[in-house]
Amino acid sequence: MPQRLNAKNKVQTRSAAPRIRLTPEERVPKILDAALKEFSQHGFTGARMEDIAHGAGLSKGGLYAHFSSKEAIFKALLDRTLHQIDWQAMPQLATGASTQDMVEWIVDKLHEVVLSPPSVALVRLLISERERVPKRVNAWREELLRLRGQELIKIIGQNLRCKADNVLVRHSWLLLSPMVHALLWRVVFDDPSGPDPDCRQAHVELLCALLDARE
Amino acid sequence: MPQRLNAKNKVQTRSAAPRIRLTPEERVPKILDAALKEFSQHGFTGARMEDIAHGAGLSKGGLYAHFSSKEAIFKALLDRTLHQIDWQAMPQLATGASTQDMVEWIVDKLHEVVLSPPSVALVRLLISERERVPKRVNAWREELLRLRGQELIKIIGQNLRCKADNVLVRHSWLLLSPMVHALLWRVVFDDPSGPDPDCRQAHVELLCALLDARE
Amino acid sequence: MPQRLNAKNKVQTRSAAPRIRLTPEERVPKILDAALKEFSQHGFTGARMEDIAHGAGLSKGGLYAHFSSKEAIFKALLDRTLHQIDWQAMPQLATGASTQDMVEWIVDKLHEVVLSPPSVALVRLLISERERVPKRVNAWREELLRLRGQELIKIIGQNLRCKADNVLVRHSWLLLSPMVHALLWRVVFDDPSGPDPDCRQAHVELLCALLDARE
Amino acid sequence: MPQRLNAKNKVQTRSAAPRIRLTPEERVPKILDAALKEFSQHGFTGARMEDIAHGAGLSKGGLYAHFSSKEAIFKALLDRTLHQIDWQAMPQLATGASTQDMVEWIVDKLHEVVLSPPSVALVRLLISERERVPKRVNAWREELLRLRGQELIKIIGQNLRCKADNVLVRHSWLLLSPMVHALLWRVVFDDPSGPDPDCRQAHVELLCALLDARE
DNA sequence: TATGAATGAGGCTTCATTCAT
DNA sequence: AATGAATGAAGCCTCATTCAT
Repeated sequence: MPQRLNAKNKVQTRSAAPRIRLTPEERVPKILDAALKEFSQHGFTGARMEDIAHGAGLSKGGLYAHFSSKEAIFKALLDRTLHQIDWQAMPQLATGASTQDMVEWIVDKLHEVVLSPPSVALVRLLISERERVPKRVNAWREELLRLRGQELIKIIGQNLRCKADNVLVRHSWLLLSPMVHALLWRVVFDDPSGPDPDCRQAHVELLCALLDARE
Repeated sequence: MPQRLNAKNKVQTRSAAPRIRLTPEERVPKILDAALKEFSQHGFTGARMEDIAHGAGLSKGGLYAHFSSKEAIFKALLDRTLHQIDWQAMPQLATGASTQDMVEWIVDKLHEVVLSPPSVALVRLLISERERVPKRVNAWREELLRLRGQELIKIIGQNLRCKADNVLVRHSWLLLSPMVHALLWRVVFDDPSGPDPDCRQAHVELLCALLDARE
Repeated sequence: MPQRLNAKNKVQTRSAAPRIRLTPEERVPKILDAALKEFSQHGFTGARMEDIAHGAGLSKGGLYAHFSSKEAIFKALLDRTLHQIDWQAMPQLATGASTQDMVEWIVDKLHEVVLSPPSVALVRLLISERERVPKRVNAWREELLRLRGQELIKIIGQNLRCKADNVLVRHSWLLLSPMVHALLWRVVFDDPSGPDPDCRQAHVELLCALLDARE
Repeated sequence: MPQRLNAKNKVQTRSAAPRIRLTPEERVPKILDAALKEFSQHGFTGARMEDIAHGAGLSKGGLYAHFSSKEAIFKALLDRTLHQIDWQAMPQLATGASTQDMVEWIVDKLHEVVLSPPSVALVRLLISERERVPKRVNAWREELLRLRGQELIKIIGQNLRCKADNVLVRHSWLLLSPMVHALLWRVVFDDPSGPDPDCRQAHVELLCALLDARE
């Protein structure tokens, strides 16, 4: 009569080679790395816990010792990747830096951070899962808004002699457009060269042309 | 944390009268419309045939009278949406159109097509499913490449008096950057106003500034 | 590169003999019957959807066309089984029914309903899952309270000549005790004979002894 | 609908200092206490080793230093709890104890043991897991049978002047019915007051009424 | 004796697809 | 052309158990 009483309490047959045991501090970054790869490639729904686990060097169930759900991994991943540019290292602008020098410094900084592979992967996630994580999407929007106006234009406007009615002042977001263009290119085409082998240089030239222009 | 965003955790009770019977010519567009909405919102894997069907006014099984699979709907959708800009209507450029006029005409055309809601939805799909449909992704890349240089720069270069070493000539992709910027903004933030309430105007101003600039 | 794109959209290999197709009106009772068997035998957690499905003649997934979850089946089951005794058919009490006759009628009614196999199964469920379905537990408590006092004692008190200070009047729940005793016996021991091959008779005798007693 | 009632959907962060180290003699009772609580609340399958461990003040793995499996804990628990009433302390029956006094002594003893919280918890277990531990169920049945006839009726029949055809003699199990009624009440409703704030008193009155009754 | 990361089987649920009606 | 019950393959997650520390 008592059928299947031990159905779910069966004795396990130890088989596979036991994997290495790590502390959470060591394992969590591995998990997030693997998660970035899978989520970025397949999106949230398409990524499989099994693959993330395998990529992180443990078993499916093992993930749950560190994260309570797929969603939790996803959010932790976004939180880890969503960063801000640190403008603190702004160089000696007061001294007679040329327009060219300053623009180069700024563009380098932007490209370095925003066009990095993790950033590109992040943007893919924000796009394909924007309804799942509206808060992070908003955080990124704030980041972009902040990038455009706060630092850059202030610096440019205060330190250079460009006219107040410069198109970059009226529409500060244009400052970022070449970088955003390159970003989308990488996001879609997975092509590290971007729309131009040297987009950084093009970006610099564009800004210089606009800033030097006597309108 | 919802397993699915708009979870429909119900079992529908015997309800509606059989839905209207349409010819394929009438039904297919409805299906593709619904599919665009669902795929764009949830990605390929995340979209559900049930939802597409419901959006198209029929039942799950009914879809299969028109398409053999989810994949088939997806491909048909991309085929329908992936279009090219028709430059044929290029106005009287030979006559003495001003830089301003010509740039406005070009920018209008670009924004109208590339920033239209279906185009934005399409880009989302290309991003989240770029590995599933590499051919379509490449087709879109070609489109972008074609947009940037072919027509526009030729026109500009040949018809206007801007110098050959203009930054726009050296890096023709910059022509499109403000539009691409606006595109990404809409793709991510679903925000029709874009990074600027009047990005079209900013784009025009940027191009004029560059074309008029005496370097 | 695109590994496993169709992982979850694989083409099915039709194999097993297709099962019969029924309307919900036909299938739902089968499901609840199977569910009663499984839940009663294994409890909520221990019962398996697979077994319920098999018992109802369809596949695991097929259940979800009729119920949204295991929980939903469980609740529907309780709702179907949680009944009340219909006292409407109360016989001719006004006429000179003997104590014996009336008590027999009442005890028959109680035993018939409360000691029926489905009722026994229900009580098992209420016990093992009382924290999962507190509302149904309360509903059953109300039922028991109603049984004890409302009808029975009123009838007895008004129609018979027993003294007002009879122990059954002071503690009306004792009326039900032999039946409850038999119920627990069946619930625990699955023994249809109960604590006594003829518990009904014993119950009748007890009540008669108490009602006829001249204290 | 919670998948589990008291879901603990968290991943505990590196926290507490290692717990206290106890000898088995100290730890085992704690484990069984915790196990009683969990098993009684969730049934065998539903109870979690993690919760038992936590309730006993150690970690999941620690349990296995004391018990080889969940099943072993369950069995040990039943063995500890399944007890018998000790009638040895039967008072001076030879002397002229009144019916009332004797019945009160007996009912007290019954209620004290059978309606104690651990006993109630045990009965829950026997009900929800009766197929898992048929031997213990039988042991309890024997206990109930023994309770009903052996001691009590013998005492009553031999020491009191009640007629041989008393309903309690013919159906000795009725002796226990009010107590069983109260037991089921507590088992199902977790309500320490039982079907009556003073079921003990009602039980006494019932027995007295029956024993004193001149039929 | 105790910890907690890790395993792996198994259960619930989802959903693309089929097919009798 | 359309319905919706049914299938069956996966995927997420749980949890008894193990074991290095």
